[in-house]
Amino acid sequence: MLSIQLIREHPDQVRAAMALRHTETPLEEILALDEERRKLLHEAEDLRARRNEVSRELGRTREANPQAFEALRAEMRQVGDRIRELESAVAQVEERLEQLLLLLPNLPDPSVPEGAGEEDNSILRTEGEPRSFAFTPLPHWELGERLGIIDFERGVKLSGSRFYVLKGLGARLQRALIAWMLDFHTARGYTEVYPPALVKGEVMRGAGQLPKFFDNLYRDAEEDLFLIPTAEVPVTNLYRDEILSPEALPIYHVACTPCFRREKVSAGRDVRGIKRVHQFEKVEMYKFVAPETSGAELERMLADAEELCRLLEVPHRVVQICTGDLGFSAAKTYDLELWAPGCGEWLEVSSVSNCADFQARRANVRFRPEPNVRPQFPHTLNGSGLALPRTMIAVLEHYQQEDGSVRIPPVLLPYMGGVGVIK
RNA sequence: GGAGGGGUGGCCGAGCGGUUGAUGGCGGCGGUCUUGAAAACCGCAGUCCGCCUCACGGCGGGCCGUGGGUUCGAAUCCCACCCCCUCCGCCA
Repeated sequence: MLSIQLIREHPDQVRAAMALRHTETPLEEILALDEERRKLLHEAEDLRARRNEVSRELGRTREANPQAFEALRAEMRQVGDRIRELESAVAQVEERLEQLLLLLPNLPDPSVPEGAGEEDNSILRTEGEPRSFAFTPLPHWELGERLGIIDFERGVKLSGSRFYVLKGLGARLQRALIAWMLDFHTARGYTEVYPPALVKGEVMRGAGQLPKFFDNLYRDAEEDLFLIPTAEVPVTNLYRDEILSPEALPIYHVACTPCFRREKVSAGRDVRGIKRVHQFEKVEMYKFVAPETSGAELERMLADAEELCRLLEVPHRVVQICTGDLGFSAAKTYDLELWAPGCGEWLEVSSVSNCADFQARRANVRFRPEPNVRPQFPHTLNGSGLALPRTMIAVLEHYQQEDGSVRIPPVLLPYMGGVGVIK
């Protein structure tokens, strides 16, 4: 959420930022509602001040002067009615204002290149040579099926399309990847957390999923809980409504959770394999940091994610997301892609973003920079480190051998219980 | 699921419907004292919104689990909901 003060004081700046995102925003209505709200509030508060004053007086003169008491009481009854009217008017205006504010995306960071959409993203660097094959590399859905480690049919039998079952060394490989990545991040200072995968609506709102992306979320209507689409959602809200002490920041967390996505908008796309599924595991990094450090923290988080790609020894590249392709909550984002030779594409395995104070404001997470000063919003950052199915795809396809077997990346060997090859 | 108890400021804990943002204690911060520390003493300290000020700050309003209601006035009375604790039952 953007600060209403910012919108009020620098509407042109906000308008320009939204234009960079190619987003239509009802700024005029927001400004008008803000004006209206303050006008109504002013009147209501004046009346309340008057009522407070008189009520105190009444307590004292009730018995001393009955006539005066009755007259004032009658007047105050009317004042009370008027206050109630104003209060309900304020509530209405605020509700509408909040609705609009919650739909405004974050402001792009000034360092983000301009662009209309995905086609204007730029590749910052590519590391590692795509492996050359003496045979035609197979896509992971064929490898997985032949090796008996991914069972698509039974996944569909259980839950429908875009569901799958990992079996034997397939399940083991995923578990090895998760354990290795969690160990890696915790060794680099991230504290592991295991949050709920079902959260309240207000938690979704705090992370920016609601109200805009309602359609992409699974929901338990009876309990009014939502299944998380990423660990970013609960972790953003861990310190919801709290004021963190001066020495608390920076906070680094890492969490592995299941992620649930309805993929309504991508219906029909990537239906083969496990590239785009309704349920998957993801290891997620998350930071709460002092505002002035978030730029550098973003680069470090990207480095953390990138190091995983290097250690896996699979070619990767870093994509700079342009203003028109930024996610709703993000001010600046890098994507990380692994090369999958079987399906012949770069797969987004990580998205690393600085959300500035956008999520902190929505979730009302604050910190006190030093004792006895006004609390302020920290900046939050999130980044996958990494998403499991796509990392599995890249590993399986990159490490495949002519006989259809798959080597285990060296870095994972300690996690595979002595298995070096899946065959 | 049933029965009972409870939710007040960072923590503990008071609060006849009317100067109570809220007694007291602990913790925190600043000071006095001390070579230093402790102890003792003095003082300061919540948060949100709005307005005024370049700013330091000032003024007004809201906030005693949440939301309604009664009243001139509610932390205090009424209703609903949420959460926590204890016991019983049930399932692991």
